[in-house]
Amino acid sequence: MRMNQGVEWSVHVLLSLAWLDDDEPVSTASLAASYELPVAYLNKQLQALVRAGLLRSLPGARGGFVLARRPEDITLMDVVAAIEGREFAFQCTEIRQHGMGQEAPQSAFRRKCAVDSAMQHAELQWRKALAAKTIADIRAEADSHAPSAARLARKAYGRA
Amino acid sequence: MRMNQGVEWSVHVLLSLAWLDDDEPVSTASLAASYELPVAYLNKQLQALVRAGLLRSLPGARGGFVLARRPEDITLMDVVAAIEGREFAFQCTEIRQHGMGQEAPQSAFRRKCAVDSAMQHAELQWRKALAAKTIADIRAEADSHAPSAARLARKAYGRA
DNA sequence: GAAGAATTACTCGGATAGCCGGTGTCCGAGTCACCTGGG
DNA sequence: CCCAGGTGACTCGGACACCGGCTATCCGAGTAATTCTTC
Repeated sequence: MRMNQGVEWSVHVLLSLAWLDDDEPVSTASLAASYELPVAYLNKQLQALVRAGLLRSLPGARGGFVLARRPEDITLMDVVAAIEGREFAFQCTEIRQHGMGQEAPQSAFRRKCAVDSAMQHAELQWRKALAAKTIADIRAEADSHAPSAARLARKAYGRA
Repeated sequence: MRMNQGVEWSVHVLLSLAWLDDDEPVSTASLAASYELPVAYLNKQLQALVRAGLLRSLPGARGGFVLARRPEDITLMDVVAAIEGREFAFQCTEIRQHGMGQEAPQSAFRRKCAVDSAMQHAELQWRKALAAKTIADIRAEADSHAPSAARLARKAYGRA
């Protein structure tokens, strides 16, 4: 159960765009170069972020991607949902109703499967923590430990 | 990022074995039949549970699997770790150090990557919830809502 | 010199292969239970 | 009737194919900037 590589890339890209305080777009090529990532595949991930409403894409020459919301309004949960989807990792297939379960009265299945409930509860704790962390939070943490990051980002994307 | 099907199967199997209060082994064929699962593949998952120390296998005729610990001492975290492994879903590849990161001073990377920290914190919340739930807990919940489950399990595995 | 249209170059976007891990299956080694024969 | 040996059948365990999704790539549609021509 490994998470998609695209999640890590996406968070770092959003972080980079947050460091630029302007609204000028940044091309996929620039973003890929700044992290040494495959250009075309990164583009695919960015498209997912656009579909999820986290980024806005500007076509044409001098086009690229811009943040669609403020960094304070983008949570890690949003990013994970954009790349991995909104479905739960644990998918209950109701095997309790198969085999010997067929002999049980239907009333036994009125309540949700206890296994599914426990798994879902745990996963909700995970999502809760993800939803509590925003891109702005991470930017603040990184700034306090490595103040040069913002300057490097602006330089890498051709900002004066 | 979908969790292995084997996790659901394993929890239900452990639950079934918990309902039998004796130490007589149950064969893979019986377990598979009671949930309508593919025999050979279920056996593969059970082997993982044996390696993780959750089950004990008894070879030979009239052999099978028995719980290696009390249901109170088997957590959902143990089951997930046995099937999925103990590695974190989010794997930081330190892309912050690639590309433009190479121009940053080494001191900027003394602290752990803020993205990784946030992801790991969230995942720990998830694991914490999994570790807090035992097979005995789930059995108790199921018993309170569907008292016939234990009887059905004993019947399916040839108990008087 | 200014305006407008055609051209150009650059961008995103979706459609197209490759590869790894989960899914599913099979057969062999090993062990216990049972049966048989003898004492 | 009791016991020992051999046989048999059943079990787990690991080795072998199959498939879906993530990974990676390419090329085309579309747009903005640029350039050239004309007034």
